[in-house]
Amino acid sequence: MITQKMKYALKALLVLGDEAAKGQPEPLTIEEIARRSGTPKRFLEHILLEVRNAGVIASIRGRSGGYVMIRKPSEVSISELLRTIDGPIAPLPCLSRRAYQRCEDCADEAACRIRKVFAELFWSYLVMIDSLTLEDMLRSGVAADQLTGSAQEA
Amino acid sequence: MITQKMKYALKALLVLGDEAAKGQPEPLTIEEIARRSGTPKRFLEHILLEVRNAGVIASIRGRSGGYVMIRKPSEVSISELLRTIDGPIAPLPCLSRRAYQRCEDCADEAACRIRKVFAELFWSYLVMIDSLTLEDMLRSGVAADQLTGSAQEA
DNA sequence: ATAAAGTCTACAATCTTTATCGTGTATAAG
DNA sequence: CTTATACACGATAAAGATTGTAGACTTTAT
Repeated sequence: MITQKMKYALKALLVLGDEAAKGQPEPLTIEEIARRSGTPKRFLEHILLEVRNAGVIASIRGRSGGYVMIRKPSEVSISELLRTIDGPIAPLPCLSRRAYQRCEDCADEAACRIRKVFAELFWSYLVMIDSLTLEDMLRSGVAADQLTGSAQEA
Repeated sequence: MITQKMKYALKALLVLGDEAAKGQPEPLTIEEIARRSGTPKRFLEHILLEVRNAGVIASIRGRSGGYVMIRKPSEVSISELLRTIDGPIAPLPCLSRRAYQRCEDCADEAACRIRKVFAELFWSYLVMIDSLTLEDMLRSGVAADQLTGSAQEA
């Protein structure tokens, strides 16, 4: 299960992505993003910070500030975002490459049968999720108009 | 990430599976399983109960009691075990078929772009993990002798 | 009987998740 | 140069999940 936080991050990026698609470089305030995406404003603050630190969006401070996309949606990796927001994707700490950790109770990693089986599964999974981008998400919109499914948009 | 509990469940099943492979129907006590798999005995109690309720192993009470496999390893699904021990596998509650739950903040499920993208990913993932069985794990053992990688076996 | 083994219910420490609040800092407008 | 507006950052906290432990009870072979 992805966390609520990750869902909020995705909804926020959908809002910013849709906005960018209109061709207007106007930054959106946290308030506005919260309203459009239906996420708690004060919580969203922290989330947007993390997304910004990941280099996906930029923040503009001061009076007419806000947030804007600074990467093409096709170059925003969903798996990268997942790692940023929810942490490692790997089913076992010893299978994560960016957040590798030895299992404390494991004497011989190479011989671990649990690791071996999950490794195969994980590599295949990685291939799939690594190819997923924000653009895929933006484009999966329904004909009528772009929805996230969030109640606030109704 | 799978939980520690799931790791313990798998280690216990590897122990019971290896034992069954020897052709001896002798039940193993919790104590013995805990020793061989390197899991906390009192915690393992609860785990084995759940695995038993899932119909994978049987318990024998009384003096020379213990636990034995009652299913062929090739018929013990890893994904089923994951659901039993760790709960739903789906990335979103609205994508789980056995534990379906509407996202409270979602007005139109069919239009949700997050759901749509994760659904595709999830179906592909399901195909892979649903085909995984305990037998795959038992057979991925190293030549020398069957190891789980747990320190206690060294 | 009694010892050995599983069963069941409660409890609790620790960590993670999901926020909220207060205060500080930057900046555009007037 | 003051002020309103908006992001930045750290602290705190409630609720739930995870990872166990403890004690009392039941079953059964000897």
